[in-house]
Amino acid sequence: MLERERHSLILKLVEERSIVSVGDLLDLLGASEATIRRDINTLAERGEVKRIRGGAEAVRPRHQPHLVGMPFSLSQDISVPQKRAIARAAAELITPGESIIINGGTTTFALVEFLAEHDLDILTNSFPIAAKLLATSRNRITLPGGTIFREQNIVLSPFDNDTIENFWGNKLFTGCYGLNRFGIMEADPLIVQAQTKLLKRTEDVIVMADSSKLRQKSSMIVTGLERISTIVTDDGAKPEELDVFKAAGIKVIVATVSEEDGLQKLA
Amino acid sequence: MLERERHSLILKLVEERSIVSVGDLLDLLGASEATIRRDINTLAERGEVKRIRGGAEAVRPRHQPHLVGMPFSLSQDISVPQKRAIARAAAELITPGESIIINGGTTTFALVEFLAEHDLDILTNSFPIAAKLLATSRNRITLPGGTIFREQNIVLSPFDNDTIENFWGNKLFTGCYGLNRFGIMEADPLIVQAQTKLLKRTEDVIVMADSSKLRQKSSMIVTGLERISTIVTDDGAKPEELDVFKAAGIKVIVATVSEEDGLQKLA
DNA sequence: CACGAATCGATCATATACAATCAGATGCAA
DNA sequence: TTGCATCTGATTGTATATGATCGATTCGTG
Repeated sequence: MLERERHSLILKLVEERSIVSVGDLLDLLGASEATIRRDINTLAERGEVKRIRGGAEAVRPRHQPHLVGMPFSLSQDISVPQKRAIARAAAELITPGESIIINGGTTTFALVEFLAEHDLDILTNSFPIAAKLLATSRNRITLPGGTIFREQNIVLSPFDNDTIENFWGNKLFTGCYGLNRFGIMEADPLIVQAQTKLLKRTEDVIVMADSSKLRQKSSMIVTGLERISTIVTDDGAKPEELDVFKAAGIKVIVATVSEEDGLQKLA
Repeated sequence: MLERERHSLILKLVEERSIVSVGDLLDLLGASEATIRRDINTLAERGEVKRIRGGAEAVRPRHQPHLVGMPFSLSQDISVPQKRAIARAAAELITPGESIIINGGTTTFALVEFLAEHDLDILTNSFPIAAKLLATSRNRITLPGGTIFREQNIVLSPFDNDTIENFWGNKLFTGCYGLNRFGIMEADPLIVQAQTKLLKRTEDVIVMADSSKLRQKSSMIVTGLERISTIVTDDGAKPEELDVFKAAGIKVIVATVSEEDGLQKLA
């Protein structure tokens, strides 16, 4: 691997995770410790990363405008391994050539990584998901029309006259704020509105919810359990927590979080 | 294998992978190391690739860290100073709080830079323009629904039922393939279609066309001169070339290309 | 404060990439 | 064909990058 490649990969990782350890890079780059240190130091001299003991850190100030493409600045970093495991399992539900809908959110964002090789028709209301799909895959991407809401990073039309009405997806992949016996719960009315629109445009609803979501309650019910066909969660879920869903006839998939999920995938 | 073949193959590979090592090329070209180095150096002298230790790299920055999908791969780099000067002048036509439409294209993309401080309602069919606006400004951004066409980087709905119908812009900013006494000309049917839709949603049409466009002809007329209210071009345009537009009652603005326009703006 | 563990920078031998050079191969024109 | 120009591949010496080692420093913990 060329020096330049290592440098860009390090920058990419630092950008995604805002911090990387020398140890992580050791595995990911396949270079020696000395070389990695040298790389980090070089990048630090150039001001592209900040050198910290044991690794490198993003240099970007906290208040930088929202990053397009990877912009869930806050929640992006929580439960990453769980989310990746769930995303991997969820991606296996997809059959080639199919038409799917992806609702915006950090969990569904993780799905994109596993869609690189697919040949799908994808509708998503998430700007970052569309951006990443555009950059990393050859899938056909459709956006509903509307205003981009910055906080949620979704495109939502205030009008009835919505392109979304012309789309039909075999499956809808969605995250949630909370998931329990009442169904899918959300905390933001805008997200409820967006999700409700998507629910009308598909048959199978696949909810991607890491185990923490099963203990999370909120004030708004998007839809009841009867509308859900599959739930993908991680092995942090207690079996008894899942019974209520199984009893409702929902297929429950428990993804095993592997070592590797903690590390970002290489180019 | 001929020198020319090697060169184009190298360029293709660099384009695809954004970086190639001499070793890779060794296998792929079946030429000797010395020849490959010479090839790379030749291409580097011509500015078509960047020479790096161990291989070659794409001239265009390897990955725009925050902006996904900004890939006007070819035309992005031509007439940059002219485009910036035009964009600066065009931005001055905008009044605060206004509602505008920006058609996709490299010239209009340059406009975004000058919109950072504005507070506008912006509709654009260009994914990269939306992405950059999202990242660098606080304007309200609306997208028409539809499929993202990768080559043109625009969102276009194949349906009548289009969110775009709910938008009205005071001004439409558009580039063009060619501009002459027949009006706005384009070379790509998809772009004609997109542009036609936008033309219906505004009153003032502002065409941003660097002077080379005034000598460019093509096969498809998007609209005649009567629909154009303002043309912004650069000082490379000959005065007599502009007479036909002035005679049609169009306001013609000639932007002066300054030193500074040649330099990319720093982050 | 003291201890071990992790991380660091420096050093050095090795590996790799480089430009320069030259001889042979190839293409083209007379 | 000969002669000329150009391209190509091998070789060489040099510059640079890499990885292993080692002592010094820092960190976390008791």
